[in-house]
Amino acid sequence: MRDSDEDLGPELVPDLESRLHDGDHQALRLWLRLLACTTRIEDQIRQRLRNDFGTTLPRFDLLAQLERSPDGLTMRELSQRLMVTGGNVTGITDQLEAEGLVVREPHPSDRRSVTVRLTPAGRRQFKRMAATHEGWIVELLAGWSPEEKTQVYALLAGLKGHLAQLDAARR
Amino acid sequence: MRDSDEDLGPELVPDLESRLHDGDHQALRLWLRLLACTTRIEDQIRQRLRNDFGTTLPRFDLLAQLERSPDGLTMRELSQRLMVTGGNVTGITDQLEAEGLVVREPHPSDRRSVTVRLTPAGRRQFKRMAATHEGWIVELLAGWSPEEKTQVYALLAGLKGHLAQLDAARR
DNA sequence: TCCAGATCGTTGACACCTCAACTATCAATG
DNA sequence: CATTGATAGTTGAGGTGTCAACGATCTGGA
Repeated sequence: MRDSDEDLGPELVPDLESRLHDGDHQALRLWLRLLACTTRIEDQIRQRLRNDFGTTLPRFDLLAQLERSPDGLTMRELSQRLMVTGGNVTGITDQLEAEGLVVREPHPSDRRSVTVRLTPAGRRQFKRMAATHEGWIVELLAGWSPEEKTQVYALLAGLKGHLAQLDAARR
Repeated sequence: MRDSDEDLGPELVPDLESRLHDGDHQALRLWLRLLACTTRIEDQIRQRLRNDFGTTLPRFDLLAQLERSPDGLTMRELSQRLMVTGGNVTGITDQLEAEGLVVREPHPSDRRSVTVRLTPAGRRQFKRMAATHEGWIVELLAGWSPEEKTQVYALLAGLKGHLAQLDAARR
């Protein structure tokens, strides 16, 4: 094997991994490959959400979080769960509210806070997309057998724990 | 185990994975965990590039690609390698050129095309950052042993091949 | 030769995202 | 109570990203 890539099948175009020198180290190679895979999948999802439903990934994600929480979520909870800033959630919520898919309601006990809730139309719209969306994920991850999926899932648990520790230590 | 999460150590806040219902399927769970891990690492890199070097990830990535190619790259090659659109590369190149880190040169044989090349200052600047950057990656991926890294790297090769096939089939 | 179709890079409109600053409110302490 | 410090949400500026439209150029075939 003379190059930085083993056989990856029908690879057409040099992508992020082509950043690598021959002497680069394991962690960097792994990171770039991880990033390339994740980005490719995410781009596919974005494209299909746009083509099939005329919506975007952040909007879909926000609806998905609300669908999980029938009692609604505050802006703060949304920004934590979506792992984005509050300012960002404000903008996306504005749009979804304008489209009639969510509503802002005053928080019962804290006048600073707002509860965001799915409208019936929002719930309908989300349910319509969710099943299709899961089909896409299944298709895109079909490169792994169920056993491999289990394996990766477990390995990622280890990484996730490590990252949370780093995060916690940095305070 | 009564919930969708096994023990992940010091997890503080419900994140993307909290989108899940108990009945959701393997592929979706796996995807959300994969995305959460990648996003967390990427955010760390962005933050540190900003704090330590006053730059951004896309700028760093573009420099990295050029550093790999001493003869320069066309805008098209850059956009393929970075997996972003041409319009995006135009903007980032504009900035790096204004900062004196890259130059646009006329392409020798195709007057439509432009060759982008690292300036000496750009090369210096990149080298200064690259070593530190790799240290961050090593730190962030330290949740995996070398054997686990090898394992994940191989598993990702399978996924990447599958995605390339899907991509190729869709034409 | 010349022309039809492809390709290269740029532009403008718009969505997404972060950060920092700001207002309003809460909560704890004296 | 009154003050102080923290927290909830919004706003505005600026970088990042997409898409669609465009002008310039290349290319292959009538």
